[in-house]
This record gives sequence, C-alpha cells and structure tokens, in this order.
Amino acid sequence: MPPVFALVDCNNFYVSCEQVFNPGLIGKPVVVLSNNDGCIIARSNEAKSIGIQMGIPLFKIRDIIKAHEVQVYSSNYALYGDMSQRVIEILSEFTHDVEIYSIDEAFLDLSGFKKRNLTDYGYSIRSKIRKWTGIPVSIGIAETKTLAKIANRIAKRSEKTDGVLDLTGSSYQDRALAITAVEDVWGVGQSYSGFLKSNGINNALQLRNAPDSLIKKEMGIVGLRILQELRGISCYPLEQYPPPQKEITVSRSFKHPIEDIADISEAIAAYASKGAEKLRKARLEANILVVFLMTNPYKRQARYFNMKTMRFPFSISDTSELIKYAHTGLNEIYKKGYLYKKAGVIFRDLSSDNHTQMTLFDYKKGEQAKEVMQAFDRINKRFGSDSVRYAATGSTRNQKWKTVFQKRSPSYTTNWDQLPEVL
DNA sequence: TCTGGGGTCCTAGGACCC
DNA sequence: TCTGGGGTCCTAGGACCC
Repeated sequence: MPPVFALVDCNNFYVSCEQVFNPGLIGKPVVVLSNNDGCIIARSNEAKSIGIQMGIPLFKIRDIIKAHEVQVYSSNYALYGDMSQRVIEILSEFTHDVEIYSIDEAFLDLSGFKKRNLTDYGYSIRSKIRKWTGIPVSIGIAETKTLAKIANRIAKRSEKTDGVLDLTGSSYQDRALAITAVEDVWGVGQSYSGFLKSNGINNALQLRNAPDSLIKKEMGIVGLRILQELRGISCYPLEQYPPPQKEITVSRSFKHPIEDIADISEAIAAYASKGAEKLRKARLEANILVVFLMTNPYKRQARYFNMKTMRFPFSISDTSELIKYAHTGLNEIYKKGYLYKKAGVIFRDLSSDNHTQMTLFDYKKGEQAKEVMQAFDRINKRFGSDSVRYAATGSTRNQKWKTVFQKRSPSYTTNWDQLPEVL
C-alpha cells in the first residue's frame, strides 16, 4: 500500500503574519526584509505581481517601492515563530503523523485516511487554520513528498483548486507534471535545471520520463531519487522525530564594514554566546568550533575569507570557554587592513550533554560551571534574552556590529507590552 | 550608501593504517 | 609498459532546501 503525504504550506508566511495583526495591509503590496533590512524574503501576491523578485536587495528596487507604495517590514522572528507554533498545534489535532519541515511547512502522513475524501479533509484543515490563526495555507496531497510539493504549488496558484489539490490516483497527474517547470521540482536548483534544459528536459513530466542513466551521470543518486519520487515511488519517509542536529551556526553580516579587531571580537563573543545558549537548550555539547571572517563578496575591493577549526579536549557548552576558543581562533585568522562584512561561529561534532568524559579534578570544576550556566539561562528565560550577558560581548553603546531592524512590527504575541489594542 | 541566515546531503581526494 | 590494495576517517566543495 503506497503512503499518502500531504504538504501544508503557509502562503507568503511572513507577510501573512504581518497582515493578521495589521489587516490594513491585506490586498496591498507588502514585503518583509532579511536582517539589516537587506533583501526581500517574503512578498504578498500583490508585491509578486508587480515584479518584485525573491531575494533581491532592497536598494535595487527603491523606485518600484516608491511608485507602488509597497509596505515594507523588517523581519520579526519572534512573531513568525510563535505563529508557526500555533499552526503546528492545529495540524496535530488532525493527525499525530506530522513532520515540521520548516517554519512555514509541514508534511502529514494521511495513509490512514484513504477511505475519506482527502480533498474534503484538506479543506477542513485549511479552514480551521484560517479561522484560528488568520493564516491562509495551501495543501497538496500525493503518494510521495516530491509529488505533494507539486500538488501544493498548483493548489496555491489555481483558483479552481481553492487551496487544496489531491493527486492520488488522479488522471490529472500527468497534466500537473506537464505544467510544472523543471526548476520548480523539489531538489532541482539552478545548476541541475541548466543541465536538464540543455538536454531538452523542461518540465516535470519530461523529467519523470527521462532515462535513469542520463540523470545518474550528472545528478548522482540524488537525481535518481527525484525520478523515483516523480514516478510515485516514495524515497523520503515522513520524519516525525527528526534526527539530532549536526551543527549549530551563529553568523551575521555587519550593516557597515568593520576594520577593528576589537569590534569583531565583541561580535564573535556575542555569536559564541548565542550559540552556547542554543547548545544548552538542545541539551548538546560541541567538540569542534569553527570561526570565520570575511570581506564583502559583492564589492570589488580587496577580498579575504578565512576560517579556523578547533577541536576541544572534551565537549563543551560553557559560554566563557567557548568565547575563549572563539577569540583564539579569531586572532589567528584576522588580518589588519581589510574591511570586514561578516563573521560567525559554527559548532560541530555535537554530543548529548549527559556523558562528558572528564578527570575527577575537571569534573568538580565542570559541575560548578554547569550551575553558573543554568542560572544564566534561567535569568534570561525569565527576564528576556540578554538580561545577563558576558562582558566580552561589549557595551551596549557600541552599535557598530549590531543588526539593524528599522521597520519592525511590534511583537504582538510574545511581549505583554506589545499586545495589539482593540479600540 | 545599501546584497540574510541556518541547515542537510553527497562526492572526491588526502592522510593514515595494515 | 608495469610501480600493492583496501579500508577508514576527515575535510572541502558543490548542490540543494527554506
């Protein structure tokens, strides 16, 4: 018995979140920006239809913004994360077989619901999410995740589907594949679509019917799996319990380039500290730390990129230790005379925090440090993040490396002081 | 002037070992 | 002409995802 997957995808998620709390934005061109208000990362349908591209830098479309009075928002992840959780909670009322795929997408296993009308089931999911959160979603249903993605894409665009499309056992399946461009197939990016098109494969139907040997040669085993999935043979099961995380990154671009290592050291300390908090929250410890530093790749000025990998004698999640290592690494890779644009830390080789190997002497020290970290995390949880922080992360007066959000909406759902008022 | 951030998987090649 | 072979571990780079 082949499985049945549903992909539930929130439409224009970040923009929809803004619209829920500011209904005046509905029907208008609206965009949400990346960190430092750099690029467009979400668009309302109206913004899409006036030609604003995903990922484009804001400064390149200033005139379109002005001409069409596009409403512009900085990203507000506290709000989006909270809304995402609400959507997931509703989904799990419909089935326990939920895989949270990203902040705005989830796969469901509907294999047990085959006797029902799956389209109708989709409609009831969709309308409940709409009613309880205000977020519009689209739902694609099919025998594999890749086909469910395709169904979802059509459900999102076609008026006729009204947001839900079930392709299981459907005579419409070939047609659906034929109207899906090859670059819109899950797993086909820029490089692969270039190769496929140069071989006359322009849509998903042609890809499904392509010879295995051709695909294998250029796209390897990943390509073969895409073929299987398009043919209705599932290669990617539902991952209800995701495997443990393999790495944790904290990195930021600087709004303006920075030269001085003192400023970069502050930034790196803040990133290491944030990463350490993420480690402890996931009950993990790191064995490897990578620090990296780079100039602006978009500029023609002198370029520099370097990174340093360090392995610890035993696994760590202690903030002050991690800051120390990060600074050691930074001092090795920093070179005077460059204008730096981005820096970050990566933690790798993560292990669970309950079986650290230490000598008895180190053990005592370790227990003390652990208690300090627990108190640190408790305070920040209770009074808001950064209520306490390490001196190495710098004075609040130094704004040189801080990320900018000039057009941020209030944190309507996560901060008591910013609840929306009903007048 | 102004260009995000955080992930995963696969593959090839080097180091090292027996 | 021909220069051992095979396994493991690690890393870098490429490709993709949202």
